[in-house]
Amino acid sequence: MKRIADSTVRRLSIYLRFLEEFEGRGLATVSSDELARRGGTTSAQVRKDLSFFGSFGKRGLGYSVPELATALREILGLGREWRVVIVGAGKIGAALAQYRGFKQRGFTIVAAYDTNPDKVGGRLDGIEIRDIARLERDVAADHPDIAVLAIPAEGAQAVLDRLVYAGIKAVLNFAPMSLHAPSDVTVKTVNMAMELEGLSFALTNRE
Amino acid sequence: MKRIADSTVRRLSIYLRFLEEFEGRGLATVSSDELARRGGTTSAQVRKDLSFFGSFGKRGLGYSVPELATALREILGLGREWRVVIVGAGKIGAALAQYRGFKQRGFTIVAAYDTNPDKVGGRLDGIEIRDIARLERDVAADHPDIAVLAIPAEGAQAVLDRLVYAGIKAVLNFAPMSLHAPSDVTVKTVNMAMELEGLSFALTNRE
DNA sequence: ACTAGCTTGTGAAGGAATTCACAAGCCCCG
DNA sequence: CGGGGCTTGTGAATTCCTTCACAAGCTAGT
Repeated sequence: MKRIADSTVRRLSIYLRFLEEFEGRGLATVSSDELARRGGTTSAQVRKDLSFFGSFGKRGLGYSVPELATALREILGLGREWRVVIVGAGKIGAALAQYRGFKQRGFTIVAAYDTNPDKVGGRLDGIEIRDIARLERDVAADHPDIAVLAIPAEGAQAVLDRLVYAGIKAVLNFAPMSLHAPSDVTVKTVNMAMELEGLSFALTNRE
Repeated sequence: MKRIADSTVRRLSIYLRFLEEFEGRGLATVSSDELARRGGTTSAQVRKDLSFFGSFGKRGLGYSVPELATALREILGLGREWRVVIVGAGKIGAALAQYRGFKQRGFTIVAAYDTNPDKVGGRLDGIEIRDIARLERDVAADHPDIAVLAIPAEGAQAVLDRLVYAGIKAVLNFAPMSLHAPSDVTVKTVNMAMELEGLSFALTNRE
C-alpha cells in the first residue's frame, strides 16, 4: 500500500468527526466543500485525501454521509475493539482512565500500571492498578494493542523498551520527551510543553 | 521575518529540552549530530532549523550548550512570564492546573473558569475558580496572554469566540474538535481521539 | 431525451520541507 | 606554522504535500 501521510490521517479523523455530527442530525449527503469549510482545509484537499483509499462520492451530488462515515471508520481501523493499557496512575493517567472518548470509539482500557505500592491493588475509575513488575507477563498473556505512557520523562524510554520487547506495536506517549523505538512500532507523542512553547513563539514573533 | 514552519518550532522545543539536560550534566558543547540523534532527526535538519535564526555554532567544534540554550529560549520567547487562564475546571482542567511543567517554563496560571456553581468559588491546586460569566471582564482587566480550553466540544467554539473578542491571541485547545479563529489568533489543538485513531490506522494498515 | 448546474476524481503544476553535498572555518598536534 | 580531522552553514537537489484546473459524471427540470 502507498505510504499515507500523517497529515492525511489526521484530517480523515476530523472529517469523521463532522460526519458523525451530520449522521446525528440525519443529513443524507455532504460535499467536499462543506467538509473542507468545517475542517479548515480546501475541497481539493478533502477529495485528494479520500482518493488515496477509493472513490466514495457521486459527481454532482457529494458523499452519502453514512456511507462515507462507514468507509472512514473502516480505513481508520475503528471497526474493532482495541485493547489499551495505561502505564502510570498519576494525575494524567487518572484523567485518561476517566476519559469517555476511549470507550466511545472502541478503545477499551484493560489495566493500569504503577510503581507506587500505595496505588497498586487500587482502582482507577474501575480499572485495576497493577504492579509494573507484571508488565511483561501481562502483555504476553493479554496481548493489548496499545500502551499509553503517562509517566515522568526520566523513566519513559526504559518503560517503552520493555513494552516493545513485550511485543507492543503502538504507543501514545504523554511524557514530555522524544522516544526511540524500532520502525515497526508507532509512537505518537502528546507534549504539552511543546505546544505551549509554540504559542509563546507565535506571540513573540508576530510581524 | 521569514515565515517559520510549525515543524521547525516544534523541533527547536525538542532541542532545548536536550540542551537543558546537557546543561544539568555540565556538558560544554554539543554537535548537530548529537542533537539530531537524540531528537530523532538528521544533523542537516538541526543546522537548517537553527540557520533561520542566525549562526550559533563553531565549525569543527559544535555548539556551546549554554549559549545555544539561551538563544533558543530567546527565540521561543521563554525569557518572560506568560499569563495563562484555564477555561473548564473538569478532569482535564484539574490535571492541567496541577501540572508542574507550566510554572517551570514561565507559564503562570492566573485563574480558572467554570459554569458549574458548585465549583465556582472553589480552588484548583490553589488557583481560584471563577464564574465564566466574568470571562470578558477579567480578560480586559488582567490581560492574560494564553487561554487553555478544557471544556466539552459543544461549547468550545462559543467560548473561543468570546476569548477572541476579549482580545486573547493564543489558545491551547483540548476540546476534541477543530476551531476557527481570525488569523492573528494562534490556536493549537491537542486531540487525543485523533492520536488514538492515528495509532489505530497504523496498526490496521501495516504492510 | 436533452440541457443546465453541480460536484467528484485526478493528472499536472506549484510550493514547502527535507536531505545532499561541499566549501569554509576552527582546533589540535607535531 | 602547516596539515589533518571535524563540524558548521548553506545553495542545490530532491522528496513530499497541497493546490489548480478541468474532464467526467450525476441529478433535476423541462
